[in-house]
This record gives sequence, C-alpha cells and structure tokens, in this order.
Amino acid sequence: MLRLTKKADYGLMALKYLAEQSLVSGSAVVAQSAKDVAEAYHIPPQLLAKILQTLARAGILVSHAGANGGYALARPASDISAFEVIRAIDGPLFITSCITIHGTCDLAGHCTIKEPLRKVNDSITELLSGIHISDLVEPSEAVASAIGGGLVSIAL
Amino acid sequence: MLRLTKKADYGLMALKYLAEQSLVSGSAVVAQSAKDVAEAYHIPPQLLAKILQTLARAGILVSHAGANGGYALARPASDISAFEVIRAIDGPLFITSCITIHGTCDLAGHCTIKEPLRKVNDSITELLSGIHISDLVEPSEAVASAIGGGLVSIAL
DNA sequence: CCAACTCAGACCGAAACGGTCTTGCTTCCC
DNA sequence: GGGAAGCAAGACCGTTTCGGTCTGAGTTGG
Repeated sequence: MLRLTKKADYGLMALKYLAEQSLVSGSAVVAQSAKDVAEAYHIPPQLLAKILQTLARAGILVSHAGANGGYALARPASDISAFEVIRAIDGPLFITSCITIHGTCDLAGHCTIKEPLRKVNDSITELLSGIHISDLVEPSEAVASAIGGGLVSIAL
Repeated sequence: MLRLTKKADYGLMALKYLAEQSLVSGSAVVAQSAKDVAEAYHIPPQLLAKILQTLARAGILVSHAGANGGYALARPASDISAFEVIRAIDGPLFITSCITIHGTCDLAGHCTIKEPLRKVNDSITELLSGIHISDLVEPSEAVASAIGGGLVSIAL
C-alpha cells in the first residue's frame, strides 16, 4: 500500500528515457515514438502510449503525429518534478481518504486523525516536488546537491 | 493515489480512541469493545472488528474475549508508530512496484528509476515511524517536540 | 494521393478494496 | 449451569480501480 501505480512508474521511466535521448541528440528535439520507449523497457506499448497521452494532455510532453512522429519533453528535464508527473497520471495524491478534493472529511466532526496526517501528506508532496526528471538521468553521485539542503521538516 | 486505505484510517482512529480511553481511566487498562469504538466514529462495526483483529494479531492490541471484553493497547501509545500500524493493516509499503518483497525489480536490468524512488520510499518510512499514537492524542501544539529535530533528509 | 505510421479514445477482464453475513468459541453474570 | 455479551475467523459479494487490449481517426512523407 501507499504504492505508486505501475502507470506512474512507467511514466517516470519514459520521461527519463526521453530526457536521455534529447541529451545525446544535442539541442535538437527528436520525438520518440511510444513504441520505441516501450521496447526499450519491455513494457506493453499500448499501455505506455496511453500514459504518454495523459502526460501530453498535462503539458509535460508534446506529441507529434504522423510518420516519424512521437513524443518529446515539453520543458527541460530539470523543470519537470516527479510530483507533477505522478499527479498527472494517478490524480491528486491524498494520503488519507479523509482529505478529499473538497477538503471535507466524510466523518466531518469525528475524524480527529486528519490534521496530523495532513502534515505527512504535505511532507511527501514537498519531497516529490524536489525531485526532477533530470535527477533521474544523472549518475546518482552527482545528484545529492540537486536537492540542495534537501531537508523536509515535519512538525505536527 | 499514494493513498492510505480506509482500513488504515479506521485503525489509526481506533488506536487514538483507545489511547484516550486509557488516559481518562487512569492506569487501569479498560478494554473497549469494537462496537463502542465503531459507534464513536460512525464506522461499520464489523469492518472495524476485522481491523482490530488484525492489529491484535500484529501485537499492537490485546484482545479479551467474553462479556466486558474488548481491545486495549498492548503497549504505551508513545511506543506505537503510525508506520507499524499501517504496515500491519495494509501490508508492507513500497512506493514503487519495482521494489518488491524480494527486492528485485520486475524489469531487472531496465528499471533505472528504482534507486531514486527507493530513497523517497525510505524517507516516507522514516517519516511515519516518527509519528506515534500518542502524538495524535495530544493537542497539536504540544506535539512538535515529539518529533524532536524531526528532519528527514533526502539525498538521492 | 496514397500508404504507412502515429496518436487517441473506447473497451474489457482481473484484482483489490470496502463492507456484510454466518458460525463458533470465551468469558462473565445471574 | 445457562444464557447473554463479546471476540475470532472465515466465506461471501458488490464496486471501484488498475492493468492491459483493441479499434478508429488524423498526419506526415513520398
């Protein structure tokens, strides 16, 4: 539980792949087809296609139809956070069912658990927001600094 | 996504309730029936019963059968972390499907995403481990210190 | 203009979640 | 001792979500 869906996993992988490709190919933005990415990671092509579509709708990718078409990052990899990717694919993340879209708890008065967990929720959000696609591409050693102080404080 | 199941929510609420009850009743451990707790929070009694059973099996609660029976905390509230409660109810938490019980990734070689996300996973674990049932009972103001430094560092 | 290639949205089965019901066993109290 | 109150454990079921597939529409290149 508390699991990322497989879709989000795939999405992050694909994004990483696209980021790498645009690196090796220089500044020219080369679109990669969903099929290419899928084959690189051995994941179902059609499923990945759907994920990439979602990402494109969210403005994280740009799609280009037709022959030699495909997907490319809409922004620099350093500008795309893991948080927005996950949010785009899996929807808004709320650690507890208490915190709904409307901000109201099903058990309006009685749920006394809500507030502390909300803090946890915020912390996780902050955590994921600090991670960018570019961090996934670079060798892990060099990345520690990317997060900077990288300290997430939790105070209930 | 990244949601706690409703069961875990209920479990935490029930634990908080039990912790409060043992406070007001002094040092004597008074067992509360699943029904009592369920009514206090307006949640399905049978479902809560099943959750409490799970918690009892995990050694977090002690159950006492028969009339005037019920459940009570097996340990001081300050000794029960949110993490173990969630783990007991929802099973081991892995943020990504890559990190399985066996520690191996389905996409053995290809999944290059695993390592960074593992760090996130650990951070969340640490976060939840630092929260105890007692923190939920006390007024939120006084709790900040319970976490102490309460800083969770993330370095990829 | 055509054919190949790609995106795009609808569709579907399987698994998990939330919740209920039934049965059986224990303990307390009258 | 007998019955009521309460836990324990399992089967069961509807609903939702997830993972995955299929078919159709649009675009590009030649």
